[in-house]
Amino acid sequence: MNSFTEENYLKAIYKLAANGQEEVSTNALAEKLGTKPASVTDMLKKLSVKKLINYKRYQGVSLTASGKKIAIQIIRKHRLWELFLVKKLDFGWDEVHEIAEQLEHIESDELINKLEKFLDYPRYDPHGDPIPDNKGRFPAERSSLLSEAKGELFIMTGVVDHGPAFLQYLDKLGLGLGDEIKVKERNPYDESLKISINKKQSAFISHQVAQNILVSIE
Amino acid sequence: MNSFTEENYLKAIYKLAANGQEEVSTNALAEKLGTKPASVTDMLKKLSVKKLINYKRYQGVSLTASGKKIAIQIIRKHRLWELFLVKKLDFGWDEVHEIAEQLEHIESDELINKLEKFLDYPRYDPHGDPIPDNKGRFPAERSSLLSEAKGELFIMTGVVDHGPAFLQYLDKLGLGLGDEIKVKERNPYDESLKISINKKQSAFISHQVAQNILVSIE
DNA sequence: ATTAAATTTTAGACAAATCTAAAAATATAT
DNA sequence: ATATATTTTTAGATTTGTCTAAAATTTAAT
Repeated sequence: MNSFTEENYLKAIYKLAANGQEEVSTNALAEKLGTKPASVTDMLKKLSVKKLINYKRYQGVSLTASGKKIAIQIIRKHRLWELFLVKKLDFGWDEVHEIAEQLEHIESDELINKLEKFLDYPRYDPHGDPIPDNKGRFPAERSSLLSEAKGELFIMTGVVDHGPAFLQYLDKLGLGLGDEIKVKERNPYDESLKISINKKQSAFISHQVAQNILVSIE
Repeated sequence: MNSFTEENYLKAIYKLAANGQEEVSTNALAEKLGTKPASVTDMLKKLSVKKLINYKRYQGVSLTASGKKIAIQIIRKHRLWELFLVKKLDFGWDEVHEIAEQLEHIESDELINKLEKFLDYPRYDPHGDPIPDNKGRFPAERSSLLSEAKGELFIMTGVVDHGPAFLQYLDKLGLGLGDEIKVKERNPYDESLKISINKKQSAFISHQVAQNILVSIE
């Protein structure tokens, strides 16, 4: 039994630890959660008592095994719900984040396992993010940044930026998960790319955009 | 923007007012919500300031038009989610209440309208309760208690008792929504009934059970 | 190696929702 | 109609998660 707030802290710690350093700072957490460092300190004490995090004052924080388990479970729920919203309810991939932020806190293991079955045991969510199974295991990574990938023929497998502005821009380009991307020109000056999508339309994309697109490594 | 707690108070007031008197008492609310009368009084003051209820101290409480609208919207969400759980995720009708109690507070009109469409605009939930449309209108009532219905051939349309024990008992009898019930004997002494279900198996049911079964009035 | 800057924690306060115990108002009973 | 019982409200306290302002600690800079 953990509150929504506690769950959000665990998720935030997990995500900050995932991309980068082991120890997460109070300020980084406050930033991520839209709260103040003083509030974070209070909550860290609470989570520490519950043995969900390793915390020594002034020394940053990391998840314990049980804290990590909870964080991954929340991510699992978030991603399954996002896929449900897109696949079954016909939401756009740019519209589902906020709703999934609420749904991820619904408490019922049976619910999430049945939802997973209903969705046919998917491995990736609508943004290409991997969905952990009910033991907390992630499917193998399978992608690299389009901006860094060697070669010229790829399948788009995910996005880094999950914001609506970026996703809507991709929609406008006609570019989505599963599409074939062929790199036709690389412009060394600004690292922009000319690509063709599914052997059909071509498009110019900036380095910034290419840095936010994940493609299969084959 | 109302808290889960506020929504639960509005729902409880709506339900208590529905079966019975107009004005709902503080004690009745405390009973229904599993809380203390003193807490109820505090919340009533708050809801009154928000103009969601009509409240004069010591005089009981009733919903305003906007309070009623919110209460019906929550009931709509609860029933649509229950149907989703039973129809799509394969839960039993005795298992869905608690989960729907959580899901009913997810805030997104678009979500609930898309869910309604996905379920093909259903009019009744897994217990036969009517589902209000997005304007808050209920489908017409269509049922009476089996214990009181005149005639001998009926279609089961709903239940009064929603508890798992009762629902599981009906499951054991092989009796569910849509089934045909033919009353073969009425025992005047204890008002128990001998019925046949779908022209097949017959069963004896007590007056107490018959009082909790709703059937079509034709 | 001190000082300055940044980060983090503590102290004290607040709003939401609850509680217990006591007081006030209403309803009931003889 | 007055006393008794019931219901409801008030008063004051508690818990959760937040805040601001000030103090403590760590990091960075000269």
